[in-house]
Amino acid sequence: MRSIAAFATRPTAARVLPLAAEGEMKMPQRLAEALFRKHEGNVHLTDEVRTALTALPVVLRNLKAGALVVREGAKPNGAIVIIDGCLFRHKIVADSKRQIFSFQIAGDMPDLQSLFLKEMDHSITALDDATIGMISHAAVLDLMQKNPAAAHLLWRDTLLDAAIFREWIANTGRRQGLSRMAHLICELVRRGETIGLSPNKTYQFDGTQTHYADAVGMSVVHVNRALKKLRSERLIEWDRPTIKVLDWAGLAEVGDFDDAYLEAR
Amino acid sequence: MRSIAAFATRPTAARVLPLAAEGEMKMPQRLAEALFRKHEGNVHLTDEVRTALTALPVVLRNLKAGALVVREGAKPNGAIVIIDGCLFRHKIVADSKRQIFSFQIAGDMPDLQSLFLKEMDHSITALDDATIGMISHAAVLDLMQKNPAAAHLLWRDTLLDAAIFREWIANTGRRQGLSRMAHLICELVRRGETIGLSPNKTYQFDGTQTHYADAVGMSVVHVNRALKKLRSERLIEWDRPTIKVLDWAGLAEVGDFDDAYLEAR
DNA sequence: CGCGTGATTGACCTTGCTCAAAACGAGTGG
DNA sequence: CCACTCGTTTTGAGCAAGGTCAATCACGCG
Repeated sequence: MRSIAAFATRPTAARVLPLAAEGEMKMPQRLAEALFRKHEGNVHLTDEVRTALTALPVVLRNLKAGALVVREGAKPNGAIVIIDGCLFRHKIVADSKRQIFSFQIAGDMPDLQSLFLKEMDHSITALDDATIGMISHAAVLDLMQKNPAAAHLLWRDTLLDAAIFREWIANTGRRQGLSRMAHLICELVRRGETIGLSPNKTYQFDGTQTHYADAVGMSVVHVNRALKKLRSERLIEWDRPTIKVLDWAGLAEVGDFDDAYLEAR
Repeated sequence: MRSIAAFATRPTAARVLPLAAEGEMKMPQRLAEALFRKHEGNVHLTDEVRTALTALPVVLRNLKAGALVVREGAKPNGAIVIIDGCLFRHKIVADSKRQIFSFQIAGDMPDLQSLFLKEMDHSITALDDATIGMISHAAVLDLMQKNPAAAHLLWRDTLLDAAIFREWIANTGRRQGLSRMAHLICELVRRGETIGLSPNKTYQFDGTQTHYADAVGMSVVHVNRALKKLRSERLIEWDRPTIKVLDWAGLAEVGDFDDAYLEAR
């Protein structure tokens, strides 16, 4: 499905896992780790819960950058778990403009809401070459029935998503361009750190400036100038696909960033 | 707690329920109805689920307009159910600007996320004189354990919230001022209709233009001009606290409104 | 070397913000 | 009934953030 050529095109974000064979298997240990890390600072995760989640049957699928995974209006009968790489949720608004709602990384389940909402209100696309696991709704429902604590963890995951959505409303609604960009970068770094990526306030983001623009509700041109400013003030370094935060406190200040909403310990 | 004077101040939105005595009781039938209506088009609600939810013990509380109900940073040990009136979620961003994240009406549970997220990332305030029920987390957890279908309904409720948050991101991120206002009005009408309020595309909204402004991320002045335009084009009529949509199709067109995300039937 | 994607810049223009002043009820004290 | 206050809506004028358009640059590839 994915050719070697796809890798050669441009240096892409470093993969955490080696490219796995597609097909059915149990939840990869490493993936479950990402999900656990996101929550374990706040929820006590028993071995039983960990085991139950890790035992979920998933069908692996490798995605090429730009692949549309779920389309707005679709009625999925399963949910996605991201194993490696980055996907984003988005939809076309008004005058054919695109709005991105979130960037999702390893351990995230970007369409878990499809478990109870029949129709997708947005699409999901791979930002870079990625690997996902597909879990049938039936398997999730079965797990939830047998293990309420696991259900609570999944529910909590969707609640964290919602908290992030709220923060994004505030970001686009009440912050200036420079601030919006700084805030977004802080969030991506912080979320990466939580699951064990983003060492040294550095993260790999394979999107273009257009992706940033559609996420913060600005034009590409303005994003470009904002990034230029953040670089010139020595707050970040940008060498696609690597973004390194040079001055965390300074960037958080500019971005009005307080990570409380992420409940990351 | 609430004086007659509070009512005399200004014509407030018509109350659905007579002012109830404060104190402990079961979930009022009428309230549960609002919650059920929001979901019954999409979920099969058995009598058992209805009964279980209706049996939840709530402590009634009457609120005066402007009352702060839950503060950002708080760690609630119970959840709110709105019985009558309107509350809104908000927080202060950046340069002391306020962002409103949602308006919540009868049947909504605006801080249900506190069940699994320890700390509130935003505050909740009463928009008008309102009545709420407080349900302890313990009671909710107990219900969920005994009745998984009821748990799913509550989960679904938080997922609908998230869908609305996403739409608001798109609204502030990618729509122009006039369009944002139109979209917000459409949403409020549509949600009101779903639970049996908003007859004839008319709804009671007791907020000021500043509330609208903080919801759509614009200045009050600009909101004022946008409303003026919507009125002059005969799309709406505005006579606080009543808003009447004169031309639904036209308003939806201007607001780029598609109610799919509300899953309202 | 020509091509294609994405980053960068300059010039100009629009939307929407800020500041400030009126205009409007509705309630209050006289 | 009248003057006065308070909160809110409405308007005008000037300004700034950010959008649009159009080149140009950079770089990796065939």
